[in-house]
This record gives sequence, C-alpha cells and structure tokens, in this order.
Amino acid sequence: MPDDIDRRLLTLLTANARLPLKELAAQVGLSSPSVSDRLRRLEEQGLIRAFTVEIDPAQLGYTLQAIVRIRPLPGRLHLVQRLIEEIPEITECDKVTGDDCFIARLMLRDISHLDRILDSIADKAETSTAIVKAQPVLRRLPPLA
Amino acid sequence: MPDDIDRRLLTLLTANARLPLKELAAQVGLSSPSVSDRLRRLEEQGLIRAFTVEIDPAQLGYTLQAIVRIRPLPGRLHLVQRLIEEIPEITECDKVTGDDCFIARLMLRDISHLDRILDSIADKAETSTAIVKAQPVLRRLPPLA
DNA sequence: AGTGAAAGATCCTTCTT
DNA sequence: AAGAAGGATCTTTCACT
Repeated sequence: MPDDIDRRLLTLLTANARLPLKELAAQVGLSSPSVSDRLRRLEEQGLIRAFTVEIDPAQLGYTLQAIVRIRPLPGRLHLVQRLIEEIPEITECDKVTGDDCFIARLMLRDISHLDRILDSIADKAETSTAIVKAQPVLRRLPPLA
Repeated sequence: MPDDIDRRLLTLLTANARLPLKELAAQVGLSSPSVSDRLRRLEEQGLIRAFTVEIDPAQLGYTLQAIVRIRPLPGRLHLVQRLIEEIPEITECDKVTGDDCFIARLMLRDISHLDRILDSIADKAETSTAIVKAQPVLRRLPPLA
C-alpha cells in the first residue's frame, strides 16, 4: 500500500513525469536514492503502469469526439467486442452493466467519419451516439487520501 | 503539422515516455539533437500536452468505476457543471449533445461510495449509472496516418 | 527504511560544420 | 541535420543511523 510520500510522488509525476530525482526528493523531503527506490517499487508492483505522453487529438486532425453506447444484437456479444477492439478510432471502451453493453470513445476527423464507422457496426449492434461539445473535466487523478 | 517522423516519435513516446533521445534517434534514423529539437517543437505547439504517468486506480483503492450520465434539472445546468468539476472522484467528464448533458467517469472505493456521490447531486440532476465490468479498450492512440 | 557521499555510466545541450 | 564536447543527471554502492 502506498504511503503518504508515495502519494505525493504520484501527484508530482502525474503533473510532470520528467521531474529529476533531485527535485522529487526535495519536494517530499527525502534523498535521491530513497526516491529512486520508491519509484522502482511503484513501477514493479504496477501502481505506475507506464510513463506516457498526453497528446492533443485535435492537432492530429481529430477535431471531433463522440461517446457511443453499443448494444450488441442477440448472440453477437463476442463478435461486437472483437470488432470494437479492432476499430482504431475507438480509443477507450468500457464494458458495463445495463442495456448498453459497451460505452466507447471515438476520435473522428469529421461527421462523415463517424457515419462510416457507425455504418460498419449497424448490422451487429444498436448504437446511441452523443457528440462531445466540451470537456469540463479532462483526465485527472482521483483523491489520494 | 506533424510529419511522418513526428508521428513515429509520438507512437514511441506513448508507449514509453522515458526512452532516451539516443534510442528515439536510432528508431527514427536521426541524430539526438534533431530529435531533441522536434520534441521541443511538439511540446511548444501543444501537440504533446504533458509527460505523465499512468496509474492503476485499483491499487489506490478505487476498485470500482462507474459511467454516469447526468441530466441537470431545468435551470440547473451551470450549477451542475460546477458541482461536477468539484467532485474529485469524477476523473473525466464530457459535455455532450442529447438529453444526457454530461457523461462522467467515477472512481469509487465501493458501492456505498457511489451511493453517497449520486445522492449529493440527486436534487439537481437526474442520473443513469452503468457499472464498469471490464475495459476491453484501455486508453490508446487513434491512428496517426 | 533512510542518509550522505562518491564513482561510473548515461543522458542532454551547445557549438561548430 | 550531424558530430563532438562539456555539463547535468541517474544509478549504484557503501558505511552509518
């Protein structure tokens, strides 16, 4: 279980994953070797899954996003799931309770792009689409208390 | 606009943001200083928004996730949006077209945690909740073609 | 579990071409 | 954009708390 210092390290790294050890150590009041040890441990136990970059999809041409709820037709659950995994424009998908079996986020170049993708699953699942107008909360950490 | 080499750099960094310049340079067939210049440019123009870590929420005690659709009661749109921004368990929220004005992702410790949060907005908005059972597509990059 | 220091390797940036 | 050099940073180790 992460202690208070681990949590502060995670907060700092979430904001800037390239902070040097010396800087991290100063912020949490430990020495560089200690911080180095803690980071290694956090990575090994999988609490830190990966070091990544956050990309602005609009600057890659994906100026439109949609949230699509997907209800596979009877007997098509597994087929639809495989399909979802293979559509690269789906950058996130959750399998959930309730009628809407899947909830997916799509990155799109324009509306016709959306139309094309929805058409390709129309014979295997029903879909409900919501176009993203704004993002009041961009991906952030839950409370670490 | 990013060229082919920029796109390869983005792909490499998305998988591992700590790859050294030398390694990145070798992969794309350039020298370290060139790659350094490109990364600086990508960061300055905001295509790379940030260097971060990906955290496993379960290991922070958030063993439950929910996707909640939120329909503010008449006249409560702005109030509800402020509320959403202030609930730290909401780690993602999109404002979308359609009846469901907001779609939010909640990180939760258990079911009673969900109950508490939904209760706190029950008098300002209607909600529909879907519990996440699996994540067939974890956050990934859209195609860079 | 952590500190402080020090050595050796690696990495980044600057300068020149 | 490449190559070489200088300076910073990371990691590891060790004796000690």
